[in-house]
Amino acid sequence: MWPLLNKGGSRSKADVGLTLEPSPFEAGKVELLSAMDIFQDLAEPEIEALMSDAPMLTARKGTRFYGAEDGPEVLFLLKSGRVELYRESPDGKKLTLAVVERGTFFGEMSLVGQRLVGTCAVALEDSVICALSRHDVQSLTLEHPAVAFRIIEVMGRRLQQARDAFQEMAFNDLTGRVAGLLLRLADDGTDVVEGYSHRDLAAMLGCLRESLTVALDRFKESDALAIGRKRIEIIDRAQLETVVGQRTGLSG
Amino acid sequence: MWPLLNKGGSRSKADVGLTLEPSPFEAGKVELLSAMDIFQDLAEPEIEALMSDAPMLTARKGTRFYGAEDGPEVLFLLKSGRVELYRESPDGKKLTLAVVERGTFFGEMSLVGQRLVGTCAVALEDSVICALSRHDVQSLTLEHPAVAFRIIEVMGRRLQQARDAFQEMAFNDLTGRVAGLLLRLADDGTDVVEGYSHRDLAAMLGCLRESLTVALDRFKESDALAIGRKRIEIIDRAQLETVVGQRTGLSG
DNA sequence: GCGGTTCTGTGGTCTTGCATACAAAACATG
DNA sequence: CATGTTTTGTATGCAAGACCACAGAACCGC
Repeated sequence: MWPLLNKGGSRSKADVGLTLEPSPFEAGKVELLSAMDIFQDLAEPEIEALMSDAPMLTARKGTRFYGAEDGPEVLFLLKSGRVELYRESPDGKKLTLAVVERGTFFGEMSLVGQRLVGTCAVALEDSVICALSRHDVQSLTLEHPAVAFRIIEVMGRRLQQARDAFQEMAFNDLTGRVAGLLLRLADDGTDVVEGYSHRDLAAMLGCLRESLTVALDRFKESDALAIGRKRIEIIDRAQLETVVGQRTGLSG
Repeated sequence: MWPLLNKGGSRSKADVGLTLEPSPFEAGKVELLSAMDIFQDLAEPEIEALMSDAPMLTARKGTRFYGAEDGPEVLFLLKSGRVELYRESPDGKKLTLAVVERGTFFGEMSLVGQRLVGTCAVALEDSVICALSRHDVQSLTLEHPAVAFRIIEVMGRRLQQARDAFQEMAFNDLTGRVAGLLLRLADDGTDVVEGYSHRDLAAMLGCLRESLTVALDRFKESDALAIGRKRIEIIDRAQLETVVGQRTGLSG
């Protein structure tokens, strides 16, 4: 019932598919699963029954476990760790689509029969992942509509975000987009954005790393930001908000 | 059971909400509904029972029936007509997010509890629309998981598209984006893109109308396009494809 | 036919950010 | 500590496209 992709598969290229190893963490399985956003309406025993034979896989930090050449149609459940979704242009530029945190799913685009236009997934930290085939998802949602509704909710939010990104790109200059990004990355209370290099941030904005650096510098000059290595502190939040709101029309 | 929004509602601003009139077309209701993508697994009688008291509304061509200031949380079913979803920047620039055709739904973002960041909807043609509250959608999906799964599929496709747009914006210059847009608009066999003014196309790409005009002219010079009033004919498809593929990495 | 409006074409200036080329820090690792 | 790698800072030329200002053309309604 779980025709999964942990073993070779039938594709010609060997590296297509997932670079994942069976997880050594079979132990805490149910606990991890019940922390998932889409399962919040289900009781633990239900989840257990459902996913009993769904294999758990791990992706080591830094490994790209889903590649551009069209891979299998799967929905990933990220149980622990952090994963980055990105695309790459032929000339090597990278664009980060999203960073997904533990407790949710990703790869929803592979569920539609469509070609999946080269999205890659890389583990930013050691991650424990479960992969469901399109068929698995179908039966899961048909048997548990509550789960389906949660998926719809989450996807609505993601669609929203994707369109926000598009809008920001269209309406704002780099300065505004930098401000917007920093506010988004720091919307969880803290005023510190840590762990991202300028290169990382540039990949999220779709600009050159150098351009980002100067944009940050301008904010530093005007005392809106304090800048350290892989560390940006927001000093004058209001200033950033002004710059974004100017043209974007996006509230947060 | 269908606490809808056809009558005033309780909001302060009078114009918030829908500028819709009751439809004179109650007649063909079920036929229209059974042509919807998300209902394709349901039999007509089922649909009838389900939606019996869901009101049908019409939006006249050109009316903006959903505004930027946060409106009600609703999912719209577009039964006939055509609707454009767009956003507006404070300084009046317009960005088209999507043009939705009859037989599908839109407004999915309003279903997540989130603020809905100023997306507007305008009828491009006289349209017949049905609006479901968040609660309606919830019961609909819970009772009919097949519908839920269809919704998930469609949203997956849309998310894909939204990210494609973002990627194109990031990787491509205007020339490439124009080529991409035209190919997308003409992917249904025909080689003619009709009914869009330069202004319309520019709004989809997030660029100035003038810039679009010159981009089109360049293609005309190289005999890739023939240009008429609100009419663009694709002469040399291959040339457009080359230009897109160059940097984007998007197949179609 | 006649104003009014929308659509398209063009020219010029100016800013932004890309492309490219380095170089100094900070860090990692043997 | 010595060496290699990653991160960050800077500088310069250059092209794309925004922004502004018109003008002719096609269409719309009366």
